[in-house]
Amino acid sequence: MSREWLEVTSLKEATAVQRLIAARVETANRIGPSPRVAGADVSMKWRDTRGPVHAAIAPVDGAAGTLTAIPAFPYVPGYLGFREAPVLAAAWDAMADKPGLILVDGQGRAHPRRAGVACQLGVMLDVPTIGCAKSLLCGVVEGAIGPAAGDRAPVIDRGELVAMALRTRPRAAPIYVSIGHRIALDTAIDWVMRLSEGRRLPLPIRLAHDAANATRRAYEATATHQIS
DNA sequence: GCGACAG
DNA sequence: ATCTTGTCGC
Repeated sequence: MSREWLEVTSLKEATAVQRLIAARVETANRIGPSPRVAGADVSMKWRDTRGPVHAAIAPVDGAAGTLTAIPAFPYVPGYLGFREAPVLAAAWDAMADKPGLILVDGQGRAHPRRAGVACQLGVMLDVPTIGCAKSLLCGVVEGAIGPAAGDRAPVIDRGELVAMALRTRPRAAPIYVSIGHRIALDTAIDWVMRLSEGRRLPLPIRLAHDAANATRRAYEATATHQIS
């Protein structure tokens, strides 16, 4: 896998890498029979765009892989993957039983260059991924979404279907599901609905969020890092 | 040029 | 991206 992306530090390089990623994303199903499903998310200090990132990959059926690191990249809209994906990949490396499908907190193809963090992590790890975002980075929702769980509306960016706005919980705000890697959009939506269980966010995302937060709290409880 | 901008 | 109590609506 191409992990020389860990070295990327300039926006110009990052943009070029995103074009490579977009070209390598597979939009057809290539998932195992009964994949172990996991969520991926990170936690960090409020409004800290350059500090430590606490990453977690949390399987539904086992212990989460977690890791803390200070990425070379700050948070820049459109380049989230260069801050989060390297740390998530390191957490992945530490896991014994690798998941076969990852729901990522962020966009997949619903990205200006079709290379959101879910695409980047999926291509980097060579694993099927789904992008699950709570708000849009680009594109517009085409039409209205019904109030019931499962109701949806396409998200169009520059004439292209890049995501589905999906009502996972009745009357709650929709989430935006997009292809990460090696999965079709309709299949991704099926997985997200099945894993949401009447909540707004699918279970694996919630588990990863909790695990990442726990990792950050353990890190901050150590007085050695309280400088600045 | 201006505004918008996942986490 | 975080933190917190109560409060409101299904």
